[in-house]
Amino acid sequence: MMLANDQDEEGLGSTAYNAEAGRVDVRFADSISLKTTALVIAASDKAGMKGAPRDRINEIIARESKGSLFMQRAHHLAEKDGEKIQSLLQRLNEKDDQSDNWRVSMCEDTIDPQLERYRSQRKKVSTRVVVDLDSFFISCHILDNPELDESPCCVGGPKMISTSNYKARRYGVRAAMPGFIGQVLVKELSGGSECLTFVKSDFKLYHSKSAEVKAILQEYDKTLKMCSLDEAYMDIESYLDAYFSITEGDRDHAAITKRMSNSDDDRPPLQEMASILEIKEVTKNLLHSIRKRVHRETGLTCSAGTASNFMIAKIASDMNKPNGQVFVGPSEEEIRTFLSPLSVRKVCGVGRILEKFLRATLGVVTVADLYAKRAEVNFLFKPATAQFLLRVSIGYSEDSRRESEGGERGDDESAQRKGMSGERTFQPTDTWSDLCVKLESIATRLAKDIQSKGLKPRTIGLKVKLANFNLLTRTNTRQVALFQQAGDGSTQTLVDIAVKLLRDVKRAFVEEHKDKAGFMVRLLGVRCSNFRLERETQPSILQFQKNACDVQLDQLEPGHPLETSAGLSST
DNA sequence: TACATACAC
DNA sequence: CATGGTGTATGTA
Repeated sequence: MMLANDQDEEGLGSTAYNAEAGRVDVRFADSISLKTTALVIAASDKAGMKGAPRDRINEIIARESKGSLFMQRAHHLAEKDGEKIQSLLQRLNEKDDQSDNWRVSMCEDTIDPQLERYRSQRKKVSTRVVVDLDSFFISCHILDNPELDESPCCVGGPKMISTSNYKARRYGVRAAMPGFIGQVLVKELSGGSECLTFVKSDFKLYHSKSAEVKAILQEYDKTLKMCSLDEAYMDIESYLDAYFSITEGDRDHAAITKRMSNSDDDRPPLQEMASILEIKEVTKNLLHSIRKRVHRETGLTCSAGTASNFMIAKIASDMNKPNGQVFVGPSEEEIRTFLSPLSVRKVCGVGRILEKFLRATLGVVTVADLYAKRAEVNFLFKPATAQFLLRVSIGYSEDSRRESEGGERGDDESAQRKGMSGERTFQPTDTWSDLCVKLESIATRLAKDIQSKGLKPRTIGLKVKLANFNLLTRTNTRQVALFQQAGDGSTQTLVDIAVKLLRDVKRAFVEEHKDKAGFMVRLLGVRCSNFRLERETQPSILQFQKNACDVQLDQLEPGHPLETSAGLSST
């Protein structure tokens, strides 16, 4: 009840989160009919959809999606989920038959001690902040073109929407929705008086606006991490340290930042310099002024969440969106009060499927439910998932801080990347030569990126999406990495491997479907991964030549030239 | 290592 | 006209 929530004066604050009201986010929990096995539940939940006519929106979406290959596959997958759920339920029943007090002993013996350990490791102050720019992409365009915002608009096209403004959201138009459905929603729900405007995406623009915001936020935390173009994860502890170590009259931003950079000298911990209440008040005001500054200097509004860890801060940042902020105190009670009524879906990492499984097998909808069923959760789910869910149930995340182990020298911008890929969707085709041409273009473009980053991948992967949206992948890892030196023919090798993998996939497919289910492809992708580490020792010349030779004998059929056209003519 | 899934934005 | 692209993590074999 002491949550410090507020919304800026200029905020669009019609329905801010209200802790007192204990509003719960379980809206569509029961609204999903088993028939619709709704996958595309679009109308609900998300910020900006508050006053939306949910039923009509879902109706229109269902109607417009009906019978599409996409939805057919969605239904098929939903059936498989149903089977999985049945088998989980059965496992649970068997467990109950064997023993009737396993829950109690599991809680006492393993779960609760573990949770207690987590609780004892909690940070004692709320200094973790997630800042999230409001409808970032479309807002960037609106800056240059304010009249856009007078009617529903979005970034994207008839095939896919990536962000919409709040006028559009009121009609149920949201990210990841096909644009043509968005258009129908707007036209129908506005009685034909409005029309959805599509704006082409402009990533140069987004990158530059994102950098502006980052530069501002960095003044409050030099080590902040931009998790995406529109999301910053930061820790304002040092800033607050400096703030409280300065005598009251002299506290201004310049003095604080100077103080911050000057000294790592040991100050007493934050908790000893000020009371929890005082810290909360200062933090609230600080976030307020940071957001105001972002708005003044970039024209963009953002929302912020502050808590003792990022898991909670992230949820909080979404609570009063747009243009609002939420502070969650560090005490057990404040955390429990905040999280208990929330849908588990609010937690970053709990997606559509996990939510469905939790509800269908255990009746778990809220975080409080999750805690109540922690024994069942621990029994039913795989180790990593179970551990994760248990942590979620008490709102704990480690947030190790200092995870940017990148390079010991300088903040290497290329922090430990695991893979790099390129993919493209197109009009489905089964023409082999067309597929090869597309694949070559994807692979050569990827090769450029790989080279410019100086990466040396050992594993090459191919991704194929069929016309019915089924996904197939193939990988090939080799002894020696590609792109070890300029001009070593790696680009061509990459293309060759990709084509070979495609041939393999097609062969396997026609094998499996002896009937003539055409190999109709709607997307091709290439992925490079398993990068050779920078300091790894170089293989000897001898070994290199041996392996290089293997590559060619292995990958290419005899008599074919070392070119893509090798792939064009076969199969 | 190979492949399939889930998830975030 | 008809559902994206990039990257990470996990489980299973």
